[in-house]
Amino acid sequence: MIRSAAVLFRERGVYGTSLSDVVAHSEAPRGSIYHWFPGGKAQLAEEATRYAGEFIAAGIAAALEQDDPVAAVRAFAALWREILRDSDFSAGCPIVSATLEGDRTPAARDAAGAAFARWQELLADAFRSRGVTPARAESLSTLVVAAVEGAIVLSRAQRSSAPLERVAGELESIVADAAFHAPARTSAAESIIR
Amino acid sequence: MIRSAAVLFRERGVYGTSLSDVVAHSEAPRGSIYHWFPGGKAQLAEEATRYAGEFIAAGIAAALEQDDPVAAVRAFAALWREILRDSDFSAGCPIVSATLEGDRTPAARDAAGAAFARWQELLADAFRSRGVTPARAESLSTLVVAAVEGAIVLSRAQRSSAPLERVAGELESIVADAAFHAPARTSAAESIIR
DNA sequence: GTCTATACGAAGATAGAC
DNA sequence: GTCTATCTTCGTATAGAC
Repeated sequence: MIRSAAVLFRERGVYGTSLSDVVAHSEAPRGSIYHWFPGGKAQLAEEATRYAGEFIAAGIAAALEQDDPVAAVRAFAALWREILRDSDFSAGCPIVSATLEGDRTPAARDAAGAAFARWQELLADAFRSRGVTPARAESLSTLVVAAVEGAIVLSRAQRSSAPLERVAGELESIVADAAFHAPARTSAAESIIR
Repeated sequence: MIRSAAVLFRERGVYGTSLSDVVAHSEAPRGSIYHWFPGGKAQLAEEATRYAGEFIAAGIAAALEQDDPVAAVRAFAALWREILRDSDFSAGCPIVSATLEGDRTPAARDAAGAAFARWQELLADAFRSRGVTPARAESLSTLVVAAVEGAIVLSRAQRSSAPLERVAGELESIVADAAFHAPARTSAAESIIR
């Protein structure tokens, strides 16, 4: 049910998703919403946001296990590219939805803030362990998260994965430079520079 | 009325804003909504999105007149920093709202896509005229737009302008490097590198 | 052009039976 | 725990008077 909510929030946002939608999508018993979520929709939104945030954080952590920050950035972008393609550019990031509609559900917005912070810290850790200074690791990891999230929005608006591809290419080369690491350079931005 | 809609969309999104809200905020005659907007809310959303997109594009164009891309990026970020601060982090970018809720209002989503494309092209033009190759100007300008928009979301979620500040600093130094231009370097990222 | 009144539907939440 | 039925509120949109 929480998973269904997260999936639906990706496409339609929090307001755009009714509790009936969630019940229908999850095939859960209709009468049990308020049994499991006494706080109603606000509680469901908060838990779905937290769930989605942790899910993606786990993906980032897994991608970082190869100890290659550039590959992790590439994997992060690739994850979203797939989601965009599979949904015909109608699905985005549920955490962004929770943020934008967060004035009415502060708990969900706070969960969104925590999720972004977690992703960014995971990346910052990886950068630091590659010799990047702490302050720079902080700003660079924030750039990566912000740019990818923004690129998803641009791609949805233009119904094209081109913005995400371009941003991913730029990020890969920026991270490669910062982390004093030169992996196989296949990104568009890199080939242009040469 | 269009202006009011854009202002409200920034804070509450398209779904979160009712036509009554728009009437109340704009102090326009209640009975005339469907006279001026026969297409109803969808039409209002589309025109508000277009209006906001052009408004911001004009700001970018003005900032670019000094022929200093770095300063333009700084001005772009500063614009949003003010909006965030003045609204206590409850206002964001109306174009993003139109994008996320665009499945129900395709016209507004298309206007959002056009707005992003316009901003990006303005920046790309400036980069090209500073000697950046066309392809790289394209990806770099996309990065700037995406990163700033994403940073606005992060700042709203965390109710802090720190993410926007960090991203702006990174972008300024990236753009400075790419445009073969070394203005007074005051950004955090640059001072860390030294 | 602008008004009031209202139709119509949707959504969140609750009540009480089983 | 889960069901059905219902209450209430709210939002879009329309109708028809002025």
